[in-house]
Amino acid sequence: MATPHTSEAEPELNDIAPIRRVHVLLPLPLGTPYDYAVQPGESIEVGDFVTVPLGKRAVQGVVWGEGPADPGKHVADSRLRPIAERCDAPAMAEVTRRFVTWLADYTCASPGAALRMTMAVRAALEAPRPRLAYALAGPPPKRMTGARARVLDVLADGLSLPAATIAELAAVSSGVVRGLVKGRTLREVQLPAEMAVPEPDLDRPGADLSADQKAATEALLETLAAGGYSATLLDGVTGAGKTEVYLEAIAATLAQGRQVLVLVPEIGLTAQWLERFETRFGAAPLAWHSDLGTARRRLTWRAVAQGRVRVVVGARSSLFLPYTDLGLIIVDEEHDGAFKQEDGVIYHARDMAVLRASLGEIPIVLVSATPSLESLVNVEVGRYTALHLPKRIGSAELPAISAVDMRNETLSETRWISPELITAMKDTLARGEQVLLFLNRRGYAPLTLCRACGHRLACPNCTAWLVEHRFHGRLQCHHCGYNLRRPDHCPDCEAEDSLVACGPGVERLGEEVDKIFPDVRRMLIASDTVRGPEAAAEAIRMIADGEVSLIIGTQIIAKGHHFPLLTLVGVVDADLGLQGGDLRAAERTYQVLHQVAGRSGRAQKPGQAMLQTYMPDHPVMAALVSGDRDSFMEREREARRAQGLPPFGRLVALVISGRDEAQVIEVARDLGRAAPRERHVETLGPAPAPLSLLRGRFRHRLLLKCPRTTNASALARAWVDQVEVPSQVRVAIDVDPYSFL
DNA sequence: AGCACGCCGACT
DNA sequence: GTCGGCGTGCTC
Repeated sequence: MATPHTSEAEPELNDIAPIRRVHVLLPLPLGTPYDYAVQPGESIEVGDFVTVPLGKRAVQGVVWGEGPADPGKHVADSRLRPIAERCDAPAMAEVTRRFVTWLADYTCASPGAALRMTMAVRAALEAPRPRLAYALAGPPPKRMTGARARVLDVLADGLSLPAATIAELAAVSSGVVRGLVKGRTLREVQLPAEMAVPEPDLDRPGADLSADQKAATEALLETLAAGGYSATLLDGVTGAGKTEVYLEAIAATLAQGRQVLVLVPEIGLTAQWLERFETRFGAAPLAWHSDLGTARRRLTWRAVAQGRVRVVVGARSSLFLPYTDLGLIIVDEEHDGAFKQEDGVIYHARDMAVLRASLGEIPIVLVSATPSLESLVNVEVGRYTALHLPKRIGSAELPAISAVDMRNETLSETRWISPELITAMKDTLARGEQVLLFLNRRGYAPLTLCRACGHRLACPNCTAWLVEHRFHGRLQCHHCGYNLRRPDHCPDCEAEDSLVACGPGVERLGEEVDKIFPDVRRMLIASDTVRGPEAAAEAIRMIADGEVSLIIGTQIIAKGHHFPLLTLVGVVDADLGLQGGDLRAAERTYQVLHQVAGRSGRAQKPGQAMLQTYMPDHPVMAALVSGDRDSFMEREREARRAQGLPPFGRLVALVISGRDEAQVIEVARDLGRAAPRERHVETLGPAPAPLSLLRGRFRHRLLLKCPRTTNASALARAWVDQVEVPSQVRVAIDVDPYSFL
């Protein structure tokens, strides 16, 4: 009975009655659940969150099943330790548990790593402490002072506030508050410990819908009414009012009393979306993303687990919240690459959302103006149903897109805006309308080199150049965060003042714009110039209200905003995304450029977009100019089909990384030799990854290509399991790789 | 993931 | 002679 870990605090197990054994999945990369004993009389059910002893510590996990986890490797009763306690949280729903298992299996992650994503906050499993507040109660104090009067004033409208807040608002010390409590002027009030969640008002009328919107809404509601799993692609041009259509689907689901999840690629710039939602339902949905504070995170998680939250809008991690009764998933901008999680458990949130919907037997709606090839093919083969919104609402027209052939331009070395675009900008500004210059490159210049010796300033930890951020006076690596003060002499040849900035970033474009349009109010928007959701919301508001005339921005400005005054979008380097031989380079470039062009002319005024390109004949540019998306995607589809690439075949990437390159290469070679030799299965590599050094780790890659019907995850797992991998080397399995870095 | 054990360099 | 670096291994 006495195991080395059994402390005296742990009650003795009953030796006479048979021990009830359950297995508990812990949020650790353990591979299998661990067995624990249930103390007699304790009520523990499968799905319960529990605290269990593990080594010297207490860990929270989920009861995963009755009996031993692995009958093959039976852990003796004498080694079992008892479950310490059941946590104060509702049990994890059966569908969520199946989802975790499935996710781990699909992504080749350990079940514990998958579980960890559903338990984002440790403190969430503890009952929240009741918070104390004070409200005005009885008689005024016997002796009135200025400080006391200010306190009474703060609480005059009957509010209950925490003591610290009262003291702050009344500008008094906490002693004054305490004195008033003692004198019975203030009374103690228990504030609810759990978060108050605003209830959506279902009686509000929906928006007035266009005929197209009505037709799409009716079709969608019919699908929802049929019940069960369904996948719908809501495919409509920017400005066609896709949101209003799916808001009605949300209303219908809420009317059934079920929860709704709206997945968005990035939460930072959803301010306008939240407003629309609030207008429709009179209450904001709950937002979930990685930079919520711990307290809010904890309360939100609990409110979802308790079933009190009706609608969550969130980034990819919101897929793993402990919903009690999820009834609908919306994936907005479903084509967006930001849905792919690239580290830890590697998954694509859109694909996992489809899986979650099918496990839960609920509908999912994928929404985009430029659907991914995967989704289009899924429509074609009948796995998804498509709903189309081909026209913009009201009088708004799609912007006229034209290409500016940069091969004919002779711009000086520090100029990137063509005369043609400048003329269009002048005309637009003269009409009192707004211009957006799009360049998907942060900072001042992507490369700094020495005029004297040709040395290029590179990151010591990554295969990447250092990007100059002139505003901060620093050179920065965008991969690992390494940065240094901009040196005044070449670090290689010591030459003074020889460093030159090469190429443009948004900062440098700002400089150029200031020379051409010195009197125009302009704004720079990049992920490093707007810090946090509030700043982003404020920037968006300033643009929407016309407080600036010219916006220079990276990708973050391209997404889902409505700027009524914006009528010209200039894409400074439309070719930027096409370099690098990525499988989806053309598709993604098309999507980004289409999306950014779509910011233009969304109100009454007609919009235009100009693409500066050295490849005006490239299929991407041709498709954008002609507006013929379908032929372009058709072409992409045929190319992928011919090569057996996704979505017609499947890929799994193995990324071998470590600090010792020789060791990495050896493991990569071993894996190459152990590659599966089945028919129809092809492996490529090993080869250095495109970013062959990242955060100080060398990276080599292997790629597995197999038919769509093959269980690629199982194949990859079996492959990696054959090879002995030293602990300093990591083999990451990326099922359905997205970017090829 | 933590936390301990274990084996080699700079300190009181 | 010890304190402490983080490499390796285990936790029901």
